[in-house]
Formats: sequence, C-alpha cells, structure tokens
Amino acid sequence: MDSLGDTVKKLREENELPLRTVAAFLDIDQALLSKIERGHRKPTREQVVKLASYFKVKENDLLIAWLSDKLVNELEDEKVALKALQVAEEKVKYISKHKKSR
Amino acid sequence: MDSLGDTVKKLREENELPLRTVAAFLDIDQALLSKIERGHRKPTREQVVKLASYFKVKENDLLIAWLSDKLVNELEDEKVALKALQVAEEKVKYISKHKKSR
DNA sequence: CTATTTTTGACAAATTATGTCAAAATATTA
DNA sequence: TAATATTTTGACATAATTTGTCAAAAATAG
Repeated sequence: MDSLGDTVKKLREENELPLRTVAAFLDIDQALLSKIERGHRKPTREQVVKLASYFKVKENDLLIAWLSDKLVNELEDEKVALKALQVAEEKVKYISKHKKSR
Repeated sequence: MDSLGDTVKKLREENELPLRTVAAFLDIDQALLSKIERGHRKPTREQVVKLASYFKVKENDLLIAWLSDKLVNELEDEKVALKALQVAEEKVKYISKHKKSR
C-alpha cells in the first residue's frame, strides 16, 4: 500500500543517491523532492515520467501510484469516498466503451 | 450514467425554474449555473450541498455524483485510469481500516 | 416580432499548486 | 566529539488553475 513518495524514496535509497542528485535530474530544488518523497507535495506528471525513466521502472506503475494518490487525496475525508470511486469506475468504463476517435 | 450537471438540470426543469432563480439561491451568476449544468464548470462542495437542500434530494447522492465527476475529470485521458481507480479503492479501504481518531 | 431564458467567451479575482531559499534538524564519518 | 554531508522544515514568491462576472449572442417561448 505504498504511496508514490514511498516508492521513490526506496528507489533512491536502493541506488544510494542523495536527494541532490535526483533533484538535479528533475531540475527542481532538493527540498521539493524531499517533500514529494514524504507526501507533503505532489509531483507533476512530467516529474513522475522522468523518475520512471531515471530509475528504469515501468512508467505505468509510477503513474498508477501517482494517480491513485491524487484520487485518494481528492476524496480526503469524504464519507462517500468508496461509493464515489465505484461510480467513477462505472463512468470510466462507460466512457471508454462509447468514446469515438478523440 | 448521469453527471451532476445533468441531474441538476433535470431537477431544475422538473420544478420549472429558470436558471436565474436557482442561481440566486446559490448566490452565483446564472451564467455559472448554466456552465455547471452543461459540465463546463465544476461546482464547489458548498454549492452541491445547497443544491441538495434546495431540491430536497439526498445530499449524499449529489455528493457522490459530484465527487465521481471530479475523479473522472482528473483521470481524463489516462490509459491507466481504471487501474488507478482500483488502486485508489484499495488505499481508501486500507486507510479507513487503519485510521485512528482523526 | 418581442420577451425571456440560456449559452458563450473574454476577462478579473481568488485560490491553490509549485518551487525556492535559508535555516534547523538529523545522520555520517573522521 | 567535531566537522561535514544530507534531509527536513517553514516562510515566502511565483505560476497556474479555479471560480466568478459581465455583456453580448443564440435559442426559446409567448
């Protein structure tokens, strides 16, 4: 049940890299990367993509972790969170079934 | 598979009210309500709550429609949308099982 | 045709997200 | 322990997005 931040921190530590190095690759301040790892800030999509290529892990895996974090975050303390997720799932299925071209 | 906007529009038309009236109750410009009904703008949580009480429908039903719209919107064109929703569901379940007080 | 209602698009104001900096806290190692 | 390197924090600036208004155009009703 890892958040994206946990995953990134693990990857960075496995590779024994300081924040500085990875942050430089992402072209952001190391303070920001620290916050991202601890879940105090949300990275951008581009940053997630860059991280996947940097650590050579599947882009989709990181994107799923990132998106699901965002969804959870959006639902915060809503009591109907689960129901909303289920309805959203139906809607997404419906849309993907009915979408033309786009 | 109705969006919140569709639901609100139906409710308003069933009650044969002009945008003007409902918008006045919400204390917003009617143009904004028009956009909300057509899904071109997202209402705030407070507005959704007000709408539920105005039309005397279950607050939770509108909130679920509103939240699921937001989630779908956030997932937009992501190919991993469904997976992300499923992971988010697991995370929400996990959190609600482990949350203390809050 | 005239009135009313709805929709649209450009714009302003407010809010939230993203990033930096410098200092404080923590960990490492000489 | 002292010195150095790393990480974390919080205040702040900037950028981006959201939320709302206004006025005019389009659509609908009478």
